[in-house]
Amino acid sequence: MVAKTTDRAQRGGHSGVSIEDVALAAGVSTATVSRAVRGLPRVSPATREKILGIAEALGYVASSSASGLATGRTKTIGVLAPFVSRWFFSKAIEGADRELHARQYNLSLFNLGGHGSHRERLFSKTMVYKQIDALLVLCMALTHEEIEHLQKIDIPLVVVGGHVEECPYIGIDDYAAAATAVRHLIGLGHTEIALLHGDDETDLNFDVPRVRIKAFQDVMAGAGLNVREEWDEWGDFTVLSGQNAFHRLWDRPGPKPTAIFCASDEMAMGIIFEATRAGVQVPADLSVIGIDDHDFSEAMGLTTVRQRPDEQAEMGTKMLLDELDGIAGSVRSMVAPHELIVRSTTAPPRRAGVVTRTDAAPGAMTAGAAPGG
Amino acid sequence: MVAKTTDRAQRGGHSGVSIEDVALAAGVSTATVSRAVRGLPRVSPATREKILGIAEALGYVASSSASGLATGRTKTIGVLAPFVSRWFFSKAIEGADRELHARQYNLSLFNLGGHGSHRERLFSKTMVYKQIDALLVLCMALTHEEIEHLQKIDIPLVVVGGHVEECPYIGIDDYAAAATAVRHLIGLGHTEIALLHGDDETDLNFDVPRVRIKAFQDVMAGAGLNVREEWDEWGDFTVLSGQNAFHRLWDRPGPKPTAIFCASDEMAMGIIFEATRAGVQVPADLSVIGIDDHDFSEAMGLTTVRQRPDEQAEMGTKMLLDELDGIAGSVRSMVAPHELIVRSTTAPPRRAGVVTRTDAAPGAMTAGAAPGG
DNA sequence: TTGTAAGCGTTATCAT
DNA sequence: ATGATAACGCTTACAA
Repeated sequence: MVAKTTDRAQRGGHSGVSIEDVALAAGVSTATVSRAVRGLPRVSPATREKILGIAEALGYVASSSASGLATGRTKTIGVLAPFVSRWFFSKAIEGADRELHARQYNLSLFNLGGHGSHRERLFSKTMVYKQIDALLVLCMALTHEEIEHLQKIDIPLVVVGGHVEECPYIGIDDYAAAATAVRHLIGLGHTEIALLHGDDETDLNFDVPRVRIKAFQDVMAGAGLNVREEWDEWGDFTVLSGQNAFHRLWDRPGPKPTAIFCASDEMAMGIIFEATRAGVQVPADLSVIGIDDHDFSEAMGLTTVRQRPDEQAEMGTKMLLDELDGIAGSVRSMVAPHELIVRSTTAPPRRAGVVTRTDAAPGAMTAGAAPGG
Repeated sequence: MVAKTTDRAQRGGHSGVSIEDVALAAGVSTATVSRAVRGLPRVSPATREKILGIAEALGYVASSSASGLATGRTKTIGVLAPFVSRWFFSKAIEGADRELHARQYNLSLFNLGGHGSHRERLFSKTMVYKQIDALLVLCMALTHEEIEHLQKIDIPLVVVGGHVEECPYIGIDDYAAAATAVRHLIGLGHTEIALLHGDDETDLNFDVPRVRIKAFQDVMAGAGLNVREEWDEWGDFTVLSGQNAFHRLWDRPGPKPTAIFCASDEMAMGIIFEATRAGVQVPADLSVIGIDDHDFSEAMGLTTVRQRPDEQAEMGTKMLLDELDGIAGSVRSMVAPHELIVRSTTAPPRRAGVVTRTDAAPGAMTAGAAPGG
C-alpha cells in the first residue's frame, strides 16, 4: 500500500484517485467500494453513504480502461458515418447521442469519408474492434470486404438509412416515399416531370438512390406518363449538384419539364436557387419537390417528404443498447415513417399555351431570394 | 496457459484473440509481440515479420482497455459541443476528426445540448474523466462551475470558437470580422443599418455575440452613423430566428433600414427568405451580410465574412495531440483568419426619393425563391 | 454485509 | 534481441 504510491510515481504517475484510495480512506475493501459506487445491492446503507461521501470528496471516478478490461465492455458504441456535416448524418448523430447519453454510454465517432472509389479510406476492424460494444452504421455504402469485416466483429450492429445486406436496418421505405412525392406531382396535373436522382457512379453497395429511381419510373409508368431520357439528371445529394443539374437541364435545347422530383431536399434547393436566378419561377414555371425535410426546407417553403434521421438513429441505438442489456432479439429491421409535407414549391402546371417566362401565376411572389448571380 | 482458456470460458468468454494467443502461436513472449505489433525497435526483422503474419492471420487487435490501463492513455480525445447538427459544430467536428484519424486517435463526442438555463445539462468530470487524453471544447457557453470542473481534470484542453476564461483559445477575431462586415455596408453607402445579433439572454460565459455587437456599435459610431434602438434585433443563430427578426423589424411602423448586418449566415438567410416573401428585394431594397460562409451561402449569393471552423478545430486538435506527444507548449491561443466574401446580397442603397416597393434595381432578379408563403 | 483474491490484456522494467 | 514478471485499476466469484 505504501509501495503503491511509490510504484505509481516510478511509472510516470498516472494521475487520479483510484478505487483503492477510496477504500483506504473509508476503511473498507475495494470490492465494497466497487459495489457502493455502482449502486449494487449488498452494501449497508451506512457504509454506502460513507463511501459515496468519501468518493465525492476525493473526486473519485472509475477508470474506464480498468473497468472495461475487467468487464469486457467499454460502455461505448461506435457510430460509423461517411460525413458528419451533412443534414442526414448530423441529425442521426444527434439522435444516437440522445439515447446514448440517457443511458450513460459514450459515443465514438468514426468518419470514413464519403463513399466513392477515389476517396482514401482505411476501414478495418482495427478501427473499431475491441473499443466499442456495438456499432451504428449510418447510411454507408460499404464494400463487400468491409461488410465482411463488420460481420466478423461479433457485436450488435444496426444500419440506419440504407440497406446493407444481411444487416438489420432502420429507415424509411424509400420506394414508398419517392412514390408519394411523384404521385403528388402527378396529382397536381403534371405530366412533364424530370428526375434528379442521387446516384453515385460507383459499384458500392448503396441502394437508396436506385430504389428512389425505380419508384419514379414505376409511378410514371403506372400513370401512363412518359419518362424522358434527357430529363433524367443526377447529383450527389448536395446543393451544388442540384445547381449544376438545373443548368444541364435548362441549357439544353428542347422542351422543359413543368416539375422535378429531387431525391433530396438539398438538391431541390440547388434547383430552386438556380431556377430563380435564371428567371424560372417556382412553382409557377416549375414545381419542385424533395425528400428529407431539411432544416431549411420550411423556411424556403419547399414541398417535401419528411423523414426523421434523428429518430431513426435513436431507435437503432435503443435496440443496440437493449441487446447489450441482455434483451436478446432487440435488434431487428424496422421501417421508419415518412410524411408528405406540402408547402409552396409545388402547384399545378401552367396551362398549355400560356407563355412560360413572362407573368407570374396568381399569388406567386416576384421578389428574388437569389439576387443577381 | 491451458487454464487460461478455461478461465475465459468460465467468466463468460470475452471474445477475441489476445496477445498471448499470438505469442503462443509464434513461439515468443507477449513482450515481443507487443513490441512487434507496435513497430517498436528491439525486434529482429525475422521475428517481427513472423509475428505480424500470425497476428494478421489470427485477426489480432490489441484491447484498448488493456493498453489504456497499462499506459494510462486512452488514445481518444473528447469533443464537447452544444449542438452537432449546426453548421459551425458539424464542420468543427469534421475538422477535428481529420487530424485525429490521421494520428490514430479516436473521437469521443459529448453533446451537451444548447446553452441556456432551461436545458437539462449534466456536465461533470464523470463524463469525461479518465476516458480521454485531451479535450476539445467547441464554442460552449460554460458555467463557472463547469469551467472549474474542466480545469480540475488535468489534461490538455483547448477551446475553439469562443473564449473561455483562462483557457487557450482558437477562433477568428470576432471584433475584426464583425467590423469588416459593417464597414463593407458603410463603404457601399449605407447609413441606415440594422443589427441582428445573436445574444442569448442567459448569464453564461459566451462572449461571441457581445463582441460582434460592440464592433457594430464602434464602427457605426466611428463613421458618425446613428444606431437606432429599434433596429437592434436578436436571434439565436438559426434561420428561424432570422425570419422572426425580419418580421419584428418590418411589421413595426416607421422607417426601414437599407442594410442589415447579421451575426451569422443562417440568420441572414432567414432575413432573406422573409424579405423575399414580403416583396422586399435583396439587395435592391435591403442589403444583407452575414458571418460564417455557410455551405448554402454561395448558392444563395450571400455576402459574408468567411471563417473555417473545420480548420480551427483541426488546428486545435493538432495542438492537443502534439502536447500529448510530449511537445510541451504546443497548446496555445491562436487567432484564425477571416475573409470578406462579397456576393450579391449587398449593393449600394437605392437613392433617396426612389419609391421602395415597385421596380427592381438594374440587373436585379425578379423571380422568387421563396414561393408564396 | 463485507473481504479476499484471481483474473482482465497490455505495457514496461530489468535481466539475460 | 528476447523473456519474465510486476504493475495498471477494476470486477466478481467465493469465502467468511
